[in-house]
Amino acid sequence: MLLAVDLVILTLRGPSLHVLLIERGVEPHQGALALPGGFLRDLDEDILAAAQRELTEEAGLSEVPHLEPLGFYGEPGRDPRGRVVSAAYLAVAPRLPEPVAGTDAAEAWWRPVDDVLSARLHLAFDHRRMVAEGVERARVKLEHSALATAFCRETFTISELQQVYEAVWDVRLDPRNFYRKVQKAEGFIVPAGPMRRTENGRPARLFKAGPMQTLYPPMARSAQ
Amino acid sequence: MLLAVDLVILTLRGPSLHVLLIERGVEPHQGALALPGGFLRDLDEDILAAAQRELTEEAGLSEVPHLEPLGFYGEPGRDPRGRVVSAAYLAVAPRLPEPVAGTDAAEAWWRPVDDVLSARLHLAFDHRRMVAEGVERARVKLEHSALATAFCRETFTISELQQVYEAVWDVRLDPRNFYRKVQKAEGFIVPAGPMRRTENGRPARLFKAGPMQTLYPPMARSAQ
DNA sequence: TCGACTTCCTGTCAATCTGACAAGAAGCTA
DNA sequence: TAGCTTCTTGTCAGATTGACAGGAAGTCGA
Repeated sequence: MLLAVDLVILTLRGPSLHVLLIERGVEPHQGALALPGGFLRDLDEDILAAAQRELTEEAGLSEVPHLEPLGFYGEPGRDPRGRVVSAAYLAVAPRLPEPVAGTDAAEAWWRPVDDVLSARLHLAFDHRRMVAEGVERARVKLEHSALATAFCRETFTISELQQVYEAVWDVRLDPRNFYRKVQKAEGFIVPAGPMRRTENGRPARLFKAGPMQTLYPPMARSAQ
Repeated sequence: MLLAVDLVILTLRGPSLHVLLIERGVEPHQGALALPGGFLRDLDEDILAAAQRELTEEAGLSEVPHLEPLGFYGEPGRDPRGRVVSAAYLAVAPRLPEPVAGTDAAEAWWRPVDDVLSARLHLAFDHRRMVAEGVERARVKLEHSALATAFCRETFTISELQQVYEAVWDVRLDPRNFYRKVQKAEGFIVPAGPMRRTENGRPARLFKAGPMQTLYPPMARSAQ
């Protein structure tokens, strides 16, 4: 039996959630879009280590602030070489200045998650299901964990953090109420120096991720 | 490479959370306590099907209301026969009238989760970590999903449902406030006929699981 | 220099929700 | 019938939420 590792790597580009896809260079499904991933290099390679290796080789990302197991997928009949089982990992990358390029087998692009979920983009294997479950995991974890900070760079403004929630949940939030909630959740974010960054309007204070991983009170996703 | 399936089966016994453990009949770790599980029967067996087979054969449970993938565990050097990867599943069983017995390789017992987590009971392989992650998953899902009903029989009283939350979260809740919250979460529970069951005090109304899988408003685990 | 515009942030207020508790309802047992 | 148990409906003050006003602090263009 063969064990593969596949990565659902989420990030923000502009106002919307994106996932990293590659064009497969080999059969099966050559030329189709797929998640970055591959077989374990050798029998003794650790699964988590393999995930990190794929992150570097195929996605060109050296270090992401969040990497967690997502599930496993049988994919019977995936490959003529035999039974293949995929271990899927969810990774969250901060906003990147440049599109990911110059990677392993083929090119890698950030693609809107909506295009994948609505089937406007067809993905190889059962990778669309992996994306769906990765996004759902992110949506749930945003409520009661500090996952949102993984989408941001080391320091960030509160409105940048708000964009994360708006993109992942696909809702519009009131900035003023968002301020209050985020600041009240103890240990979620802490001020990062008196510096400020400039953009267009009034400069904003900078924060960084706090020590607390579970949020209390949680960020409630309202009924709407 | 070999693929195994392991099951973290949780249930309520008395007032506390229990997990099903077996005594291993074969090496390695013969005689030690472990989670029920085993290797895939053949190369084409579906992973989920294997989990359900183990549920029947090793745990003597025909049907559980909840079964979901938990994670995968590399366990390098687990077995002399080669590299083994375990796919762990979380299962939730309703209260059972009798202790599980007469199962596969050896005997199966319900053991208090606390004894496992506090290391009073030693488990083979990295099964203690699987239990810990299964319990943590259950704790989180209780907040915003209808998982709690999976711990109950088909019909149940509100106070039985409360016992689930108290056991899994290890907190004490006010029954009157619990009534209010549970009834307000739309689609969580629905009345199951005008029947009542008798116990000790005033008879209670019976409910069954409602159609809604995600709770709004969620059952907030307070700070305490 | 002076608006006009942008975004950031503090504050207010009514509606709702929460936690703590009182008290009645409906069974059992003695 | 009294006393016990558990279930269920209410009440009430304090906390939280959602909607919104308005000032603060920058940039840009004339």
